[in-house]
Amino acid sequence: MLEYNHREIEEKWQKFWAENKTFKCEVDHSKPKYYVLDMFPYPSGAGLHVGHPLGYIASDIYSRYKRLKGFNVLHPMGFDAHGLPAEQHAIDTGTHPAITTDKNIKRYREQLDRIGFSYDWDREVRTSDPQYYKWTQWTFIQLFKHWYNKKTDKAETIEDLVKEFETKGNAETVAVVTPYWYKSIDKNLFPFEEDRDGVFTADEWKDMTEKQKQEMLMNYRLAYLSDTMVNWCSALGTVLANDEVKDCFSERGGHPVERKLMKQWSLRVSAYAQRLLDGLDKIDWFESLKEMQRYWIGRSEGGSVFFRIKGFEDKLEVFTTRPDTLWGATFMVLAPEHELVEKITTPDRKEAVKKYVEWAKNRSERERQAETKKITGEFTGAYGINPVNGEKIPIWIADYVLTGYGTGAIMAVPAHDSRDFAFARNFNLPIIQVVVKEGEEPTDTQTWEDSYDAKEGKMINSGFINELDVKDAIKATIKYLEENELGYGTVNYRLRDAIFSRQRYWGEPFPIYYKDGMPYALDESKLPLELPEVDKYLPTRTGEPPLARAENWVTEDGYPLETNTMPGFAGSSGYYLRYMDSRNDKEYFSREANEYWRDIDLYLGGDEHATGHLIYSRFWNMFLYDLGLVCEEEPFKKLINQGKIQGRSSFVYRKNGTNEFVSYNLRKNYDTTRLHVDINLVDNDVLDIDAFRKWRPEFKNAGFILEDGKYICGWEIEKMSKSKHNVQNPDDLIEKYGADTFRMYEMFLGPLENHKPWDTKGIEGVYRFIKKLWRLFYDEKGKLIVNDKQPNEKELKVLHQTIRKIQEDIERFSFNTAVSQFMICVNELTDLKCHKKEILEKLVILISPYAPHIAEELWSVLGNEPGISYVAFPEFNEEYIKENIFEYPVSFNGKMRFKLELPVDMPKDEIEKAVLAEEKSQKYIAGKQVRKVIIVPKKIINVVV
RNA sequence: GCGGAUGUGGCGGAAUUGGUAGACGCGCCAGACUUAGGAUCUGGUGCCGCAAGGCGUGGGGGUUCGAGUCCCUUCAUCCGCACCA
Repeated sequence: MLEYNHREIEEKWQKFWAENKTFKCEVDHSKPKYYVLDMFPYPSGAGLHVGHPLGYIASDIYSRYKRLKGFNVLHPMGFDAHGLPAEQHAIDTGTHPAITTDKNIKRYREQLDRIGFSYDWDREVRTSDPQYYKWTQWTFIQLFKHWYNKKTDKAETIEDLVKEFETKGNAETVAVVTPYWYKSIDKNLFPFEEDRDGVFTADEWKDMTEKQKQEMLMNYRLAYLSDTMVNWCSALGTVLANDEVKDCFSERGGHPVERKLMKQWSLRVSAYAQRLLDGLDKIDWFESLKEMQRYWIGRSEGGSVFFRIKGFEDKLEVFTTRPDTLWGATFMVLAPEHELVEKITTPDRKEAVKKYVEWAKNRSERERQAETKKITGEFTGAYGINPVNGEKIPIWIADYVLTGYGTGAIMAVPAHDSRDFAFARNFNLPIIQVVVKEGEEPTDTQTWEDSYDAKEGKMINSGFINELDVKDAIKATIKYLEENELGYGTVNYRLRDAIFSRQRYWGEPFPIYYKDGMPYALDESKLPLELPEVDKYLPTRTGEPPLARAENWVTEDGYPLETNTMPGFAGSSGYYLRYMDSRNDKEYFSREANEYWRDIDLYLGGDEHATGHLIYSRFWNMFLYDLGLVCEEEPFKKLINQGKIQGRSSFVYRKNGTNEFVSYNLRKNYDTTRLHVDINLVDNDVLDIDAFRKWRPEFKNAGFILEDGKYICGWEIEKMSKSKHNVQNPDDLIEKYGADTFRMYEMFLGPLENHKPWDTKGIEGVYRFIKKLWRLFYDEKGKLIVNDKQPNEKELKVLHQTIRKIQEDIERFSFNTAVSQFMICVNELTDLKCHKKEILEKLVILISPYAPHIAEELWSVLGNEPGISYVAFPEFNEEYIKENIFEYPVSFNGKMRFKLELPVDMPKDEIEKAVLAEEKSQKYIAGKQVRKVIIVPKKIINVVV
């Protein structure tokens, strides 16, 4: 071959890999397994830009490296194919989302194939494929048929629960249930007395009708149907998850979102809160990501306290992290939405309270966020009784108390909580100090400017816990509350159950039908329940989801099927398990496959999934673990978040009111407007004026004010987006430079996890490097110049330095520094005029994970059988990099002054003599006394004078 | 406000355990080849200074023979959360 021709080489080897199924992998007990996974993409219509493949390249390099190291590597890819854009497109154009999705996947696949990834495509999954979502539906049925037993701390079958009810009722059952489910229960259906708190006997259970039993079990199921306050987006006709809503508008589309009560399927993720929290300590993720999850789970320890309400039978349950401050509780606050507000409000306060509740309800989240400092509230006229001292304290309502957290009611301790303090000051409520800092005296709270948020100190004004310090006081108070049945110690979590219903078409149908108004799971043999055809992808006129449009959307027996579909995270929660055995049509995956592949050794993806996918998948996996289906409780052993690649936008400056453009450094002399210009028209910040004039009709006759005969553009780092005209797509770059250059350059940009700007110019440096590598094999005339001569010391040294560095760098995911080392190695071999097969062969293996196409080509050029993917990674040999002499940097008082070559085995005292004897040293000693000479062998020499 | 991360040349970044700061690449400068260069090759390139030398890892302070690296303090930027009881 005359010259390096990436097009020819890359096409040739991509074909070779595909035809030979080089990367097909199977369970193989003779080799250790390694599972490398990329977060699978949603195939959008725009195709890939240079930011998308960053993580895929890194994981591909790692996979190829692990193969060379003798591992059996599972490295699959697939598509998260359900989603809003395809559905939106269907609504707009009538094209079935499946068609759009297939088209987009095809395009993604072409783009991915051109980059030379070593995926086992035989294992591809698509979440929208019935053969895949069969198992999503299957898992949902299992969730529906299980409950969470707190005694055994795992999921157990509803069947067993029913047996327990039949023999003992539910008095002894300790389950994770919907809080206060018995309060919202249909009183006509269950004539329980108020203080029964939902407890029933075995006889009562047996006397229940089928419908009553089903209603009751719903409070226990891990997938359950309940009235839920949801984020309703009427423009989309659907409910959105909290993380799909930004500032009261839908993240996709930007439509307004309101709070609304609806019957929704939910997953009882909260049952797993503690295990999800504990699991974080066992996995190797970035600390920042773990912190985000910890915060999301939001564990807080404290106590629940019951307050009687004067004149009522009802009690208010309140959660507090500081039961010790109970004596300082001078009022209570309920959320405006609290169920008891209406009941307890006194007639004289009715109007004011009603007005406030109305106002708070109609306030958007955005308003509430913007006005966090504004203090509002209203007195209900009712009083609670402080259980520890019998004090009568007023009950207020205020929107700083949230319905969704704790019980929607708090005891306010103004002296030691800043919000309570502000509230008390605003409404002139008493403030009692109950904690005093060690060694200080209590002061008059009237003089305070802020609360004392005391995490430590001694208790005062607090009855029997006086003099105790905070920690002991908390324990003592809880003990007292429990003994007197006034409360109990407890743990509260912020994590909420996941709403699992969407009023959408393009998602998994629920395997659920309704009989007598109650939901039942389809028989597993009926799966997959395929998505039906509809005439339109919109809600019905009565507001029902699109599936309600389907004809005959009923079971064989004529029972109506559920019309909601599952949300986006349904299909992605267990996809990594399906890859293990993705063509299995009998089960989700075989036991054998799961016991071999176990878990993901390396998971790569963006940090935008920190609290969505990465929590739901862990939950999904833990549930399957409880069922004994998977053998690892945590699915993602190590996880790396790759950074985003930002765009580098270019700008031109138009003189206002004209069609004349001013070069960057002259723009300040004029009134100008900055406009984004397509980065393809700019090279090295110089605008191609002719191309610019052709770019858009309105610039056809544009005039220019130049500097040095050139038009210089301004630039800025921004998000890569079409509207900013700064999108780089991989296809163009691969066409011009080849996939190998593209892969290496993406890695060379900087550390994987950093966000970094895309610099189009820099890729040429890597391209030069690849061509330089080629020239170690071929001269300018295209003649092969590789020889069989024995390598010399210098050549072996640089090779083995490279072997060591590449290995170390890949192991610590430092791909950018590895690329540098390849450059150093090739530069040195070029300088040494080394064309020796023995050296080059090893180098080609080293580089094959990074630049697999050229590596395969050169490997076969050297006379090897094609197929570099499964050869052995070169062994590092220390002998070759050993040095006899070391060039010591010699410092005086810590400043490096000159270098001195000395034998590595020279004893310290001789080194000292040699240094002091050195002529150059005299200058820096300059008659002063040498106080100390520090010698670190093979590192430095420091002379202290 | 809380939590996390990051600050090193003109730019991306390197320095893995406290031991030669700026590897490697871009850009820039000079030169060679060339009809030409936005091709290729060679050399130079942290800053100030003619030089000797001095100054340099956001700022200030400390520990140490020696600090980009450790400690204290402060500033800036980015990300996440945001009345969480």
